[in-house]
Amino acid sequence: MVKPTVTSSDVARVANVSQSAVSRTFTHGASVSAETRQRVMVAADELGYRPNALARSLISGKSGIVGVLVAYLDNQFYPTILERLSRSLQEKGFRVLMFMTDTGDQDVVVNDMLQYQVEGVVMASAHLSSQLARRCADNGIPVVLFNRYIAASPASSVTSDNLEGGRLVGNLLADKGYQRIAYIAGYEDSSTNRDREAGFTKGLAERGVVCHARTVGAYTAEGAARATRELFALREPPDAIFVANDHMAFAVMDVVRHELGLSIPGDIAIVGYDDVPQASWKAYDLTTVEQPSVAMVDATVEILLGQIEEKSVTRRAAVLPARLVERGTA
Amino acid sequence: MVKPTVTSSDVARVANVSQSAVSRTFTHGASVSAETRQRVMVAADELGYRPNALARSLISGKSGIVGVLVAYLDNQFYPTILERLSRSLQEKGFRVLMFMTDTGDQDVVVNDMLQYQVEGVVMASAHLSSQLARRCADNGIPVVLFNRYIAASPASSVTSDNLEGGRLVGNLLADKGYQRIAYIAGYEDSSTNRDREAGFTKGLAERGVVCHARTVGAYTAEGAARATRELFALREPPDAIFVANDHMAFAVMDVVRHELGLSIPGDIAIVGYDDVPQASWKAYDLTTVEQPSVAMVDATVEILLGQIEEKSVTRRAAVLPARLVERGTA
DNA sequence: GTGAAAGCGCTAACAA
DNA sequence: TTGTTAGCGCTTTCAC
Repeated sequence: MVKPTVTSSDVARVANVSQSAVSRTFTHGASVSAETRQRVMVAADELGYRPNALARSLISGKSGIVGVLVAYLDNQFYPTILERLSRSLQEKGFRVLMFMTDTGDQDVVVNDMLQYQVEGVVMASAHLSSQLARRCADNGIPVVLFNRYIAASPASSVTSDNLEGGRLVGNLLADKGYQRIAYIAGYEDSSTNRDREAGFTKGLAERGVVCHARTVGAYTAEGAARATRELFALREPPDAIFVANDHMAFAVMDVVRHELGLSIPGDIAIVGYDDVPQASWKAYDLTTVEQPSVAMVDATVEILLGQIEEKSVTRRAAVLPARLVERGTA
Repeated sequence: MVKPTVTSSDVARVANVSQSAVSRTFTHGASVSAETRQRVMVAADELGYRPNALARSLISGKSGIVGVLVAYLDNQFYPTILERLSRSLQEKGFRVLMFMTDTGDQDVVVNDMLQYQVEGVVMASAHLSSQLARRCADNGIPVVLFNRYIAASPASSVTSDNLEGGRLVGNLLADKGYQRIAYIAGYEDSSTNRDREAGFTKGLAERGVVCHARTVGAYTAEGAARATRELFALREPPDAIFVANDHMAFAVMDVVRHELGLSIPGDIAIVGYDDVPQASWKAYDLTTVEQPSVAMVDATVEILLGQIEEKSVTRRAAVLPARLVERGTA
């Protein structure tokens, strides 16, 4: 039993009012008398009327849609963010058009978002060509890069203070007296990796220590496992490792414990970054740096909706404080 | 530098063709001469033209949007699914309008989806009033319930064979000779919980065993921790626990090991359900039942797009095979 | 193959 | 407050 589409004109006919009266009844902040509204609502209920948001968007020029671009969800940091972001945007009256993206199809995806008239875009994709954001900005659509930034870009960004977070880890490991402190890098081209590493190096330097060794995990579990094995194949293996994010740190810990048979933190200290939910699970109990996900999402939404409202696409960069969370792995 | 919106008429003017010619050029499978197409494309490129998908949807009656409803993303099963589902739908030319939902606002959310003219809906929300699916079906919009079903509903469903999966676990634990086998339930009202438990009970019964004890974790980590403590407060604590999903099983294992100081599987066996990525992480190495997420997503997409295409909303139920994955916790 | 014209369902002036 | 009117940007007959 499929009802034929019922339009505002149908409702108008039944309610014995003009079509615009129906429109007004369903438009927030329009002036309708109580009586008209009443009649319209009755008719609408009877017919099962539901305004067509697409038609509305077409004429109002506001789609009420925000595009969200994500690269992968296996790193638990992103589902957490996606959930919060989604809820927040919904509360504010926006819908989320979500896209998963690989390196290859970003152009297609951004094009799609623009065709659907998104009013704003959040990009939480690791690999991200800098022109994409520009394409959006050129169309007057504000973009917020989440957990990453691109220097020469009109896109706003929200990050935590990765430089400071890295520094805190550098200080911590040096202060604890570790002798051979290593770093497992994330994806080399990412701003998070650059900043965390730079901060880390600085934090060590402040204590007169230099990084003992460095391998690359590229933000994947498999990469991290490989990077760990490389470190332990060295003549002088590390006694502490700073891993560029928690997602990799778990893989590192698994290799260290179950493949190399070492104990944490007895034989080797591990520190991660992000403070994803699993970091506090007792099986890992990972010392890490918290990214303030709630504050980061709040900032994202604030910047985005602010720019949507005032129709200005200016670059804003929010950098939120990072906090060391000391648990049992260092 | 915000470009004013450029429409097909603008392109037509520059290309010296009619507006319909422009439309045809951008409509798949319309007839345009090579020359016209060429001229249109040049003009479109020059102006930075991009068809307005909303206007297109309005007239064609096809939005190309699928609504996806999710309850929470902290159970890693769902991010995994969401990612696959999203990618698959994108490949097939659909966009995903994603909604997070709590128990309270489902009506609002479904209403919103319908207003945005979604062509189909996937619901992966645990708590789900049965009338929601009906509302969609009444509007001729196919609905697929993912990982759950509602008997008296026009909505299709895709699940794994939870009954069989539970049975396998019952058999396994009985065969391994455990004496006091307990069950930690998920959310009582969910079809997954009902089926897994029923299968489990049957699997035990086949070996002449009855379930020793039962508590409820309600599919949350905290609930599972509580449920575990309850079990171990019994005069006769269990020597094996079947936990209704992996997400809870991790919490159970953490309590068992780090709070109760017991070893797994030495002192107690644990079996989960889902086979989420973390189940294979060495820190847990969880024996569990695999839900074939790829096949489940494929079935979901197939059912949904099938019904969208043939405009028929008939109930289909796909039940995919579950498989026992034996690891180190039993 | 092409252009003219109609209209998808709605909002937003404008007059009344 | 209300109805009338004019589109939003597009697809799709329909003649040519």
